[in-house]
Amino acid sequence: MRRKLQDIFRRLYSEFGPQHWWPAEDSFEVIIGAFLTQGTNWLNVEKAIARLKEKKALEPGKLFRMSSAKISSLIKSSGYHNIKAARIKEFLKFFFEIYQGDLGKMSKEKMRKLRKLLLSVKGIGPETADSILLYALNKPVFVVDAYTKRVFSRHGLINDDAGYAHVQDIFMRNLKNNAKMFNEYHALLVRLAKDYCRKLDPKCGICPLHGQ
DNA sequence: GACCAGGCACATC
DNA sequence: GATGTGCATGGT
Repeated sequence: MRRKLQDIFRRLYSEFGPQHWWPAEDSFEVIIGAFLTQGTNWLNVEKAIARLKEKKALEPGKLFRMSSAKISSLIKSSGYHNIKAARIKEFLKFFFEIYQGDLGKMSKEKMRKLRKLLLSVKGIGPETADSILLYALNKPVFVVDAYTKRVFSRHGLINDDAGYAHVQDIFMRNLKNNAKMFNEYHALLVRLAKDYCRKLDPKCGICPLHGQ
C-alpha cells in the first residue's frame, strides 16, 4: 500500500503540479470556508465568502459580534445557511472563550488535544476539524472528504462504505507525517475527482490513475 | 425540472 | 451500531 500511495502521488503531481491549497487569503477564511463547504458545491461557497468580504465581516471579532440571523443572510448562497450560521457562532464562542479569538494561541495547542476540542464543538465533525487543523493551522493531519473516498473506492483501494477514521489511517500510516505532503496529496485528489472521476469510469484510460 | 454538491446532528430501529 | 432524514442554495 505504501508504494501504491507514493506512486499515485507521483502520477498526480506530475499530471497536475502543485495545487496551492486551501483556496483562501488567510487562515480565518479557511476556517469559515470549512463550515460553508459542508455538503455544498464550492462555487456557492465562493459567493458567500465574497459577500462576507464585501461586508468586511470576514474577521473573528466582527463575526463574533454579528447575530446569527445576519450571518445567515450573508452566507445564504452556500445553502443550509441557518444551520451553518449557528455552527459558525458555536465555533466562535469556543474560539473566543478558550483562545481569545487569537489564531496564534489556538495554533500553539497540541494537535491531538485541539482536534478533540474542535470535535466537541457542535457543528464540527471530523472533516471540518481536520480541514481547520491542516489547512488553517498547518498541522500534519490528513483530510478525508467525499472526493478522497470517491477516487479511492473507484480505483478499488478501499470499500465505498469505508469509514472516515479507516481511510485517514491508510494515508497517515503510509505517508511521511508532513503537513505539506498531506496538503498537496488531498488537494491533488480533489483536482483529479473534479476533472475526471465524477463523470468518467477510472478504467477509461484517460484518468491519470489508469492501471492502478 | 431533476439531480447534485468538499457534512453534521439527531431520531429511530 | 447501522440506517434514515432534515438542513437549502445555485449550477448543470
